[in-house]
Parts: sequence; C-alpha cells; structure tokens
Amino acid sequence: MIEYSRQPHYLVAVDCIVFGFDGEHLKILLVKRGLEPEINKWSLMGGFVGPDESPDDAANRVLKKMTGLEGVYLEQMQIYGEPHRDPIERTLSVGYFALIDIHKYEAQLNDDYEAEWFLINERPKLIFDHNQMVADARKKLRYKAALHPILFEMLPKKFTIPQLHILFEEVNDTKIDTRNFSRKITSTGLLIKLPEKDKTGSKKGAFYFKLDKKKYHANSQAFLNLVPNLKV
Amino acid sequence: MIEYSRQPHYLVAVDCIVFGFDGEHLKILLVKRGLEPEINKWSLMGGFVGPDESPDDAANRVLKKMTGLEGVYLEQMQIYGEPHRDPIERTLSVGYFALIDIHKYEAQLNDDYEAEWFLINERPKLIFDHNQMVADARKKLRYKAALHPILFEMLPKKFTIPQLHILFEEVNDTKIDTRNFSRKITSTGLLIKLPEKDKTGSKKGAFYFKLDKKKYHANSQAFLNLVPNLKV
DNA sequence: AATATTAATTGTCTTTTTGACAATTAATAT
DNA sequence: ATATTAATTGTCAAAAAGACAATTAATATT
Repeated sequence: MIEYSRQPHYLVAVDCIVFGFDGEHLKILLVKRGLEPEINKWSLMGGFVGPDESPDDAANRVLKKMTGLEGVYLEQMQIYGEPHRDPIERTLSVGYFALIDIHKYEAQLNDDYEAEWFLINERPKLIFDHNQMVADARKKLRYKAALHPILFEMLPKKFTIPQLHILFEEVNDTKIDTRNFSRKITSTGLLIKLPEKDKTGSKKGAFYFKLDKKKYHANSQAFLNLVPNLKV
Repeated sequence: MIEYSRQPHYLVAVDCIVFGFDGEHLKILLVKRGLEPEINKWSLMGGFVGPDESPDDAANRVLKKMTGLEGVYLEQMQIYGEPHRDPIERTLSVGYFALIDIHKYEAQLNDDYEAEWFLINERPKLIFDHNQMVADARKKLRYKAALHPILFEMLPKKFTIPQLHILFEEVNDTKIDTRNFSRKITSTGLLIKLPEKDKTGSKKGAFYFKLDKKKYHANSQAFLNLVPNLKV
C-alpha cells in the first residue's frame, strides 16, 4: 500500500482488429476516431478499460457497442506499451483480434463513430501504432488459422467448400489446390454436409455444409494443417 | 486531452515465469515477495512498469535484476487484468515467460528478494493469480516448443541428444521414442556434432552438439513436430 | 585379459500424410 | 441437343511418422 502509491499510473485501453469475409475478400472494420487527438482519422475500434471490467470485458463491450454483436470470437493478441505511443498521455493498449461473420454485422448508428469495411490490402493509414497492430494481427490470424479451425467464425452457419477455400487462400495470401484442400478439410470430420445447394455462385451449385459443433468445441484445439508448405 | 483526463488510471506490472532445466527436471524460479501485501510469500518475479520503459523493457529489467542475466529468451504471454486481482489497488500485469540456462544463473544477492528453483510439479502456492499464470505459461511453453526450436534456450551451449530428449519429455510430460526423436531432431539441420563427449552420464559418453546459430536465427520460425500425436 | 554392465546410437518396415497432377459431373444457358 | 461454367472427385509417387530392438562404445568387474 505504501509502496504502491509511489508507482506511476497509466491509462489502459483495448484496440480490436475486426476481420470479416464477404465471400471474396478478407476485410477489416475501421472507424473514424471520435475524440482528440487525431479526431476523424481512421483507426481501430477501441476504448479505455473501465474500473469494473477486465481488458477482455472491455474488448467485448467495445465490440458490441460498435457492431451490435455479442459472443464474437475474440482473442488477445499482445500489449502495446511503448512510452510515447500515444502523444497525449501514456496509454497502454491491449490488442485483440476478432472474427465475425460480415453478414451478421449491421452498422450501429453511433454518433461518435463512423465504421466502414476495408479490403485488408486497401486500407487507409491508421493512427498511432494501429498499422503495426493490423500487421501483427494478420500474422497471428494466419498462424492460428493454419493450426486451428477458427476461420469458420467468419462464415455463415451454412457455407460451401469453395467459400471456405477462398477464405483460406485470402488469409494465407496463397493458392491452395482444390483437391488437396477438400480432402484435408473433410478429413477433419468437422463438417456436416447438408442436402441443399448454394446456387448463387454457379449453375451446378455447391453443397452447403455446417460445422459439427460438438466436434468443433471438443476439438477446437486440434491441429490442422491446411496450408501446404507452411512457413509462418 | 480533455477526454483522457476523465479516464481511470491503473498500475501496470510485469510478472515473469522463469523456466529452467537442470538436466533432469523442468524447474521454475520463484522469489519471496519483498513488499506488502503478502510480503515473504512465494511469488513470480515481477515489478511495475516504469515511466520510460515498455512492458518488454520492464520484464528484461526485472529479469536482469533478479538473475543477473541479460539477453534472455523472453516472450509476452498475456495480460492479467481482472479488476480485483490485486487486493490493494487495481494493477494489470503483463505475464512473460523466460527460458534460461539454469547453470548460467547465479543467485543475486538482492536484499529485497530470496529466489529459489522449484520443480515445476512441487512448487509452493503463489500469491494472487500467479498460480494461474504458471499454468498458462506451461501450456504456452508446450505449445510453442512443439512447433519452434526454443528449448535450446534452456540448455548450455554444448549439449547432448539425451539431454535434449529428457527436456522434451519433461516439457511435454510424455515419453518420446529415442529413435524417432533423434531422427527428427537431426533432420532439422539445426545441430552441429562436436568431437567431444559428455562422460558424466554414462560409460560410453554422449556426443556434444551445438546449435547452428545461423540456421537457428534464419529459421527459428520453422515448424518442427517433435512431439508425436500432438494435442495441445 | 576377458567379460559384464550401462547408456548411447543407429536401422527397418509399415502406415499415414502430403503434394502434384486433370478428368468428370451437375446444373443452367444457348 | 449442345455449350458453358464451376463443383466435385481420383490416382500415384514421395515424404513423414510411428512402431519396433539390435548394436556399439565405453567403463567396471571378475
């Protein structure tokens, strides 16, 4: 108590890199910052950690406030704590990445923010160290997705193998052979084939699949190896 | 600036889980806490993040102060930020795990702390959420070590295959076939065989190896798969 | 000096997984 | 009836993994 009070105190924030997939491309959700400094510049969605919440709580709160979504896949990435990363006052920020089904997202009418999806490779420059955060998040997403079946979080409940295929190619920025991909993904036993087809993409149509949630949750730690010649 | 000042400020600390290997068992280094509350209880080594340093800097500083070692393998784990994890005042802590060569460690004569090595499975109860941190660190060490060649950091410059073998078994808490292990570890191309032998362990003696540092640094991201039937 | 002892080192075979390849199929459009 | 388009599926060779125990190099013992 005596010692503690002599120590410096800092602001603690969270920043979320929100990934989404529109069926063709990997995207991230950015907002126009609602407070000074750098007001109206593009940034990650974030906020300060309140007195009665953990950083995880704060990230979920921010995410809900800005997207309306709850129960989103959210993973702590790392802390950003260079002394002068925020020019106004020392602020440490916990970086999170989130995966959401882009179609579930409905823009919240929030007076403080404007949110917009950007193609991952055509995003504007961001404030502070947010560009670095995005780069780190992308790397981590790639790493994680190569080993764990998390990319399903970005797809609707019913999805097709070609959709999944494109998503994996987007995330890893590489071409993946359809035959080998299909073999691997089905051999995980995580997919359940549905009788319906998605006819929007082709004449033949592609069968819908859904996740076997029991196996997914029991086995979300299982290692996959869906990217050939993986070099993370 | 206006907005910022209304936000609450917190203490930010770092805590380090220091892993070491004595040739037989995996150990962690604990200290007797030097300040109230819980003074003289066993805890992880930690400290507050100073005004001119990042959390990474702070972790390195703490580690040097308590072990005398610099350039230690140190990896950010996650942040611990439950509102009441510290009973005195809200403190967020960034957890790190460190890997050191136990033989390099020389106890620092530090008036504030008593440090001691404990077998990982025979450690005392720790303060606050430090027990959880150790559990998390162990899990992360296991995960990381299955995919990346980081365990070398816990061995002397010259080491033998049997030593490495025991270390992998300790970390993964499993038996690993010597023939398959040897095949895999040598096929990485990371080891250079030395002409000398370590005679301390057996009559025949075991050849020393050293790391091919060029390959190690160029390739420390390379995936290994040294643990059979890996389930992380 | 021969033999016993002890731990290090090495080899083979089978099964599984991977990666590289293109033909076939199911629907709609012409 | 045929053309078109994307989805789906199959084969083979190479590499990796896993299961398994005999051999070797030293010291210790008789």
